[in-house]
Amino acid sequence: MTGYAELLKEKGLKATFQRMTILSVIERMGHATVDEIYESVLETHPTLSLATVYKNIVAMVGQGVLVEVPISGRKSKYELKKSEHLHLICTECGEVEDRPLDRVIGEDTRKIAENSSFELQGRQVNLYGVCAKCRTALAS
Amino acid sequence: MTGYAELLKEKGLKATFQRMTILSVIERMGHATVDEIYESVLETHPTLSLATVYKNIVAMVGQGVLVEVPISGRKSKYELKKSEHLHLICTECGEVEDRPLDRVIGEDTRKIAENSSFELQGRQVNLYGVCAKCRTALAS
DNA sequence: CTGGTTGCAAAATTTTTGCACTGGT
DNA sequence: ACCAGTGCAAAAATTTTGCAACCAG
Repeated sequence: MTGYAELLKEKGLKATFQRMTILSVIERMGHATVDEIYESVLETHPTLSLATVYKNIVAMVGQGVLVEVPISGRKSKYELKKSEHLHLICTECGEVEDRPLDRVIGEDTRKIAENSSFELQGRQVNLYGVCAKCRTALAS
Repeated sequence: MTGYAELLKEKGLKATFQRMTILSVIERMGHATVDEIYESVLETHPTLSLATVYKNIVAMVGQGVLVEVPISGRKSKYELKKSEHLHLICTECGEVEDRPLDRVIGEDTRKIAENSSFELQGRQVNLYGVCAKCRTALAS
């Protein structure tokens, strides 16, 4: 539960209650927008300001603690930095789910970058569609 | 040059000079942000308003004439809708280049979606890194 | 003609910033 | 105790909206 403290310190960021709260909210939600984070954080820490959420997201993305997941037609979501994966993004409800990014895609994209003498640093693979839950709901 | 007119009409949008101008700017630039489009459009049509650019981007994305390309840490770019491809995004200069999206990735992502009973509608594959030009510039 | 489109200005949203105060290390 | 981090409020930036005039079909 307090593993965040070490993570933050490793990255040269102070382990404040605000940051810990933001991180645990994101972990619980998986992926969240700025205002989803703010809303959620308010429940347990009503004095935390929106400006602080913004400042910390900027800081933590900058230090590689968080990753921005920009989504077509919606607001960016943020997730904890973890091993490479792809996103299933539901165009109905906006939910994002992670799936492993297999070696096939890894190899393939590596070659494409290589052929363009492009120094590959990161991949973002997003699949847009309708999740099982929304498909059921739409059918009814 | 006037092929845009038909394209727009097919989608139920009137072929105004404003839209034609916006489309030709995007074609020329490949990928552009809202304000890049606005700046560029002003050169040949100084009376075109920013609100019109926004309204038309919304309309043309909605009708599938344009596609939004959301980019981590930067503003979204817009491109003409064309066959599936991936993006090489330079983290230094922000330039975006297209590359074909080969069958390997297509098949692989299709299977991943299928296994999650996710109704796949579209893919967005973005590779982040440093382009050849910026790598050279950085070395000097 | 006439309904969609434009331009302008105003409003709403979203994000950033300045600065005094606070709290982590 | 020092300096990064916080909170508030104000500012900046971005995007949306209302409405009268306009123009493509």
